[in-house]
Amino acid sequence: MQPPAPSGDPSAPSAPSSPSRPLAARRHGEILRRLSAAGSVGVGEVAAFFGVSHETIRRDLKQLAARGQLDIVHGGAARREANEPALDKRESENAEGKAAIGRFAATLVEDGMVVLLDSGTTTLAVARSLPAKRNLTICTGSLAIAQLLCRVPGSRVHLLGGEVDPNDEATTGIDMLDAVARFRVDVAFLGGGGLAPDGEITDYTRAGAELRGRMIRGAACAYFVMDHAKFGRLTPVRIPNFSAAAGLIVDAAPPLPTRAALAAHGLRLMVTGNGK
Amino acid sequence: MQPPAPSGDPSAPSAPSSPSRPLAARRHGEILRRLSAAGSVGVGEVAAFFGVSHETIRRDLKQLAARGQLDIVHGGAARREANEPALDKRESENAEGKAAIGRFAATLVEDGMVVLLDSGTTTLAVARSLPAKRNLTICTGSLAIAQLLCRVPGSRVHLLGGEVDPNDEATTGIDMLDAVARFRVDVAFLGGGGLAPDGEITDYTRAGAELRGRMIRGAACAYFVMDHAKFGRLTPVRIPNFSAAAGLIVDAAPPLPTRAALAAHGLRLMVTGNGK
DNA sequence: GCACAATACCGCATAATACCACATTCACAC
DNA sequence: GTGTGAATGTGGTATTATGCGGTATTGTGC
Repeated sequence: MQPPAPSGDPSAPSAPSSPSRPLAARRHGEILRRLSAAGSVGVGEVAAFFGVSHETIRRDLKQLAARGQLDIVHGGAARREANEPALDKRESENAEGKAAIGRFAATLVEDGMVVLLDSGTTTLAVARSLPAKRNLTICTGSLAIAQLLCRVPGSRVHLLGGEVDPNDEATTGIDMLDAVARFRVDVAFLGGGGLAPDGEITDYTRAGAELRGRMIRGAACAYFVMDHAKFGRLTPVRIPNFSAAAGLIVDAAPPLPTRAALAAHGLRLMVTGNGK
Repeated sequence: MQPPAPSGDPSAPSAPSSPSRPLAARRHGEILRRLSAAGSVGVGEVAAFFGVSHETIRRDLKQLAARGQLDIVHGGAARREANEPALDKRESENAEGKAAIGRFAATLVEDGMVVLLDSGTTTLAVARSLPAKRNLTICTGSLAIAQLLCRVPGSRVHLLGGEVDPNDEATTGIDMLDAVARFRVDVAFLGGGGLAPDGEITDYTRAGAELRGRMIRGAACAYFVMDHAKFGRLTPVRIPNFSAAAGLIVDAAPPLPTRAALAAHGLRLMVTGNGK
């Protein structure tokens, strides 16, 4: 509609004042602006605002979605919230396997111990099994674990401070490294990014790997906990002296070569194979 | 032609003005917002608010419940919460007054600021109003606040480490005192045990009072937030140099003598009396 | 316990929206 | 001018969301 009548002067096409024809980039900017202001936009609103067809806006949204800047919903688009589903979804994946790992891990904990719990959904499963114990001192950076266990009478929870990583809702960063060093830990349960076929346990980030390395050093006894979804997953960063850990608790047996490699690294493998 | 103005600000979700049809995503957001503010929503309220049928809202609730974001109850939905009877009960007490305090407090915050949030249900209400701001740095010891705000894109949350007090699910103790000192805070919002008739703000414990005193010292601008239930309540410990705070935000006017005493202490009183 | 009201659930009709292929327009360059 | 490629609009069809009426279920007062 509305033939744009390219107002005689083409010398200043970049004038952002009154777009005779709305540039795609301008629409994208407006869409994102509305999105961050209101949390969602409707195709119709934006189409009417710019005087273009719904199809055009839809195509804009598709492009922006491909760039990861929003999520398309029926009728428009919504601000991308990568976190809500992520943690919740991860927790429900293989919940039974993780629960089995948690139950087994709890058998390694005795009343009165100081327990260090890493962040992650598998360690959260461990935390769920700990209320049966008495008089524990829990150290963790995970918000969910802290919230869960601080409600258990007779236990103390120390939350290790730091910047909160929205991805796993746990503290990270330099403060965290400091905080870990302050505690004399009896037993630690650590997550990890993946268990490589050669038996090495690796992590997604340098910071995470460093943190876990220090956790191992600081604990009298450190166990990795991983469900079988982590088997064979290759993540980029080596965890420093991971082989100083006491063992690895899993919900299914890894491939034979991996098992052999783990043994060579000196890690005890504990399989809690209930069912799958 | 060419509608020049976007016909009202779509950023105000409280305006039920229907542009064409309320986006499902927008309804979901509003439902969750009400849920976190009031703890529960009725099908009828929301349906009337958006001008859609009960069936539609019911379907929305079903979807949100499937995502684990709420629990459906007869007549509407309730916030999904494991079980924190103590904290939950306190939060629902005078929820509207606290929400009003929160909305007002948010007007004192500007994009990009460093905000320190004390623990407590009133400061949690403040936190609920903060997602509208951009690029904030939040410092808090409250698990609930950290969890809430770390999900807001574009903001960073620093959790101040320490031992978790199960009573208010926030960190306390010596680590906390240290942690507070590390941040350059633009504005702080503090709770308090009670507002004595003589205008003094006091606390339940020595540790709490000391912590709040340091928060005041460390912040460029510190405000107490208290709902009227705290008026006249006498708690044992004086908060060190509480009169260095900038003001006190309440949801109803305290008795006249208290007001005068507050003024004498140099505290600005801000009353957000909307409705009750 | 019973009756009444409010609410929930189900299936279907309809409107809104999404998607796709193709025609048209526009900007740019030669 | 004219060709070219990208962007946009148009129409048709598939998909989805919503509302409505019916009936089952639940909550509530007596």
